[in-house]
Parts: sequence; structure tokens; C-alpha cells
Amino acid sequence: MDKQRDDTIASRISRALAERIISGALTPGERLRQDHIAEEFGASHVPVREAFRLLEAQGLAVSEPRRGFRVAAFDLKEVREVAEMRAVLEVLALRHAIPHLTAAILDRAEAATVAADTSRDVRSWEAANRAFHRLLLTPCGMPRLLASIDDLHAASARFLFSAWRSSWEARTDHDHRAILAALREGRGDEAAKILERHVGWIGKTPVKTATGETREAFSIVG
Amino acid sequence: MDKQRDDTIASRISRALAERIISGALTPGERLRQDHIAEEFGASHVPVREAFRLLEAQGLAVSEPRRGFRVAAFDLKEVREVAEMRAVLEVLALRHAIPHLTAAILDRAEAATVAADTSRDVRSWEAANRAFHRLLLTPCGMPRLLASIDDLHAASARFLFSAWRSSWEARTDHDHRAILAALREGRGDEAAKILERHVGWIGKTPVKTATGETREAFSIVG
DNA sequence: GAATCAAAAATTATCTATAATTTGAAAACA
DNA sequence: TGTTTTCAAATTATAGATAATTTTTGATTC
Repeated sequence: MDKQRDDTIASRISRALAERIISGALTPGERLRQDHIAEEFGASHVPVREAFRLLEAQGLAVSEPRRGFRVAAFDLKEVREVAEMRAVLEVLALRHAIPHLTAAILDRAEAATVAADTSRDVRSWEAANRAFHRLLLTPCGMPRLLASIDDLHAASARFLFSAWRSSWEARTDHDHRAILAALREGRGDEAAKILERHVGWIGKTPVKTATGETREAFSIVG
Repeated sequence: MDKQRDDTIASRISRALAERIISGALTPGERLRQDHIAEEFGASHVPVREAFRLLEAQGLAVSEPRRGFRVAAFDLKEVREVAEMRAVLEVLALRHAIPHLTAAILDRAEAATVAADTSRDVRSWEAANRAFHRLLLTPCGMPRLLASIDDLHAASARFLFSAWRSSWEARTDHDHRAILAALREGRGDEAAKILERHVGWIGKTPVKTATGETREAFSIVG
């Protein structure tokens, strides 16, 4: 295994920290102390600072000049904001992707939906769900748009994990199937409409906490 | 004048370079040599590297690992992409801003439109146009969305300046006035519809070059 | 045209200064 | 006498400068 392939130390640290922030291992508002992180990764603080800037660009960290960086906080308002941005951007991407969608792509997307429906924890569900969306949108060929959507997906995943920390129960994603059916039958506008509603929906759902209690929590579904 | 107010050297350098990239002083594809830039700003290359990361996040620079940074290139495809992203995101912002729009805000937006129509160079036109859009969208109260729109505006300005390098002739912006009229009369959906078409439009326009020739160029108008 | 070597530039490490936060002691007040 | 507040010193951490190390690139030679 190559010690360094084609990426820099900064981007490696950034990916590692992003993973921790999204998974909830680093909690909102927590300080990111550059010297500690540098020591942990066996690097100096210079690449660590660059990693912080990358995280800042993804909305996962915030900079307070002369006071360092913190893990970005989020509230229901921002969950809504991210969902609505995703909704309009994913619809835009889908409209451009439709002419380039092939039967093979739709089959792979259906496989991703099946994987999501049968997944036994929230992490594998999220991975499968993300794969579904990426498969349908990537053919749009708009790199800047896709990068924005990726960042919003990361934020969504963070919200998702913060709600479903402990338990998870499988459910069938009827929206995904309806989108695929519409696309297969050439009803692109309808597919876009379902996608917009699907991604933009935010609602209260019963969530089981680690202690076994059940509480209401806001959550995304797409 | 304070040597440092509340911002860091990195962000100052970033702003200065962004200005140069947008104005065209730094050309697409040009290498950003950190040592030279550090020397110019009387700093070391550590803050310069952070500035590069900030520019990268705005889409104004691209990183080539182990080979440094370059000014981001752009083509007609990306101009289109930015325009379409702006169109859907600005419509989303406007819909949320509408309930919070006041007569005072609409008056200031109208003043910005007048300023745009009477501006004698492309830079002041761009500033006034940007002010118009910001005035209408800021009340949406969605910081992440507004930040994305700002970045897209910067990209748009870059395309604009690259087309109209030399001459500029004033013209009346009927779309802006139609949007204001619709908003004043409570026809929010129509305002959103006009805005979407206005921002998303890309077309060929005669452009006078520095040598006095006239050529066709693609350009944004919103 | 390929290979080797040198120069230039990027990346990272180490070191320093400055700003922010915390700690602790002293003073004021109840 | 106990509690709270204020102020200053000490500690800690960030931001930046300087130095060392790779990596890339360009030139020259075989």
C-alpha cells in the first residue's frame, strides 16, 4: 500500500475528520485543537489547518479567527435548509441526467434501493441511499453541481445519524421505486416531481434512543 | 487603521486574489506560485496556502496535488452550469424571502436597478446588479443557501468581465422591473418565474473587444 | 529519444510571537 | 465569616515565520 497515492496529507486528515463529524464521533460545537489532531496523525499543524479549511468549505467546521475551529453546530432550521437545497439541486441534476440514463444504470439504482430496504443499520442504509441518488444524478455531467450535492448529502447524513444513533428498522422506500418506474416509462417530469418531494420532506418520526426510550425527532428521509 | 481587525491574513490574501481572478487580472489556468504571492503580501506561504484553499472552495482555484494551485479554467459548459444553479437556488431563496420583504427593501432594490441601468462600465453594473439580487434574497434567512449563491455570483461576474473587457453600454433591465412590479402586487409566483428565466438565460451577444472589433460571445444577463 | 542531473517549487516540520482563556489571589460586599 | 467580583499572572493554543525535505520540471548529455 502506497504511503501517499495522489492526495496530500491535508486531504487525508480532512476525510478522516469529516467521517468523524458525520458519524457523530465529534459532536457539534466541539473544538478542533490543531496540535492534538496534528499529533494524532503524526503531522504538523500546517496540513491540519488546511484540512480545517476543507471542512469549513463543506460546512462541517466553522472558523473563529484567533480562536481556532469548531465542529459546525446545526439545528432544525439548517436541516430544513439543506433538504430544500438538495431538493432543487437534485431535480436540476436529474433533468440533465435523464437523456443519458440507460437501462443498466436504472437496474443498478434498483439494486441500491433493494440494498437500502434490506439494510440492518442506519449506516449501510445511508450508503445505499446515497448510491441510489448518485447513480441517477451523475450522468448529468455537471461537476460543480454534483460537488454541491455531495456536500449537502454529507450534511444530511450527519443529521440522519444524530437522530438514529442506536436502532434502525428496515422499511421499503416507495419513493425510490416510483422514481424508477417513472424513469423507465419516460415520464421524466413525474420522476423529478417525486424526487423533489422525496428529498425535501422533513417530518417527525419516532426514534429509539440508546436507553430504549422512544422520542419524537425531526428527520430527513431521502 | 488597524493592521488586523477581526480577520486573518489568509482571508485578506484570499479576498485580494479573488478580486484579481474575478476581474481577469489573473487569467484562467495561470499558476498561483505561493512563494511569489507570499513575498508580494509580505507574509509566509502558510497563510497563502490557506487562502488557496478558500479560493478552491469558491471554485476560483483548483489544486493539483504536489504541483500547486492554478486559477480555475472555465468554458461555456460551466457558464451554463453556474447560471442554472443560480436560477434554481435564487428562486428557492426568493420564495422564502417573500414573506419578509418590505416596501423599503423593494424601494432599495429599485434604486439598485436604476443604478445598474445608468452605470457606465461593466464593473459598476455588476455591483448594482448583485446588490439588487442580494436585497431581494437576503431576507430568506438561510445562511448556507445565501453563501452558495454568493459563490455562484462571483463565478458569474468572472464570466461577465471576461466577455465585456473593454466597452459597455447601458440598457434598461426590464426583468428587474417586472420582478419588482410582481412582488409589489403580491404575485410572488410570477416574480419567481421571471427570476428563474432571468438568471438562467444564456445567449449570444455582440461584444466589442479592446481592438474595437465586434464579435459574438456567450454571456449571462442576470 | 531516453536517461541523468540540477534547479525550482510545493509540502511539511520546527520554532516563535501573540492572543485568548483560565486560575488564583485580593478586595469589596453582604 | 462567607460569598462574590475583579484584576492580574500564568498557562494554553492559534497564527505566522523560518527552515528542511520531497517532488516536479527542465535542461543537458549520451
